[in-house]
Amino acid sequence: MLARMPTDADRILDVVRAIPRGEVASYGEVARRAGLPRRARLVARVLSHNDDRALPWHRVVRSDGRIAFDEGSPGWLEQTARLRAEGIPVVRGRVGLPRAQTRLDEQLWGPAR
DNA sequence: GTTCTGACTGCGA
DNA sequence: GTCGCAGCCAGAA
Repeated sequence: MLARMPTDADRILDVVRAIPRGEVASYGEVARRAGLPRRARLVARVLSHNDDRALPWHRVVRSDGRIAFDEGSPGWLEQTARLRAEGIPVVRGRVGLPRAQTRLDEQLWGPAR
């Protein structure tokens, strides 16, 4: 059968699913890993349209470690709740893992990549 | 085909 | 640490 080429969205979703529990990644990081540098906004769009409850979209935050939603918004509340449920502290709208993104690179895809 | 919009990013102040 | 701004790019209207 046809091994159809994965769409950009497919690759983005794959990368998001690959984020280990208890870790987070930035939109830009996800985009780069999906082979789409400078496409962070596309990642955001894909996530906003995604309807897969199993997708760990809450592990995707902005480059500064903040949650992309406005503080107190429904999405913000859900994301913080999900993160805390995984043991990721959220303080004042920021994930409590200052070095998560750096370590993520090694843990997720290996030091040689 | 053109314009608008956006769950972003990096940089300087 | 926070704020404003310009850049970037694809999808939707």
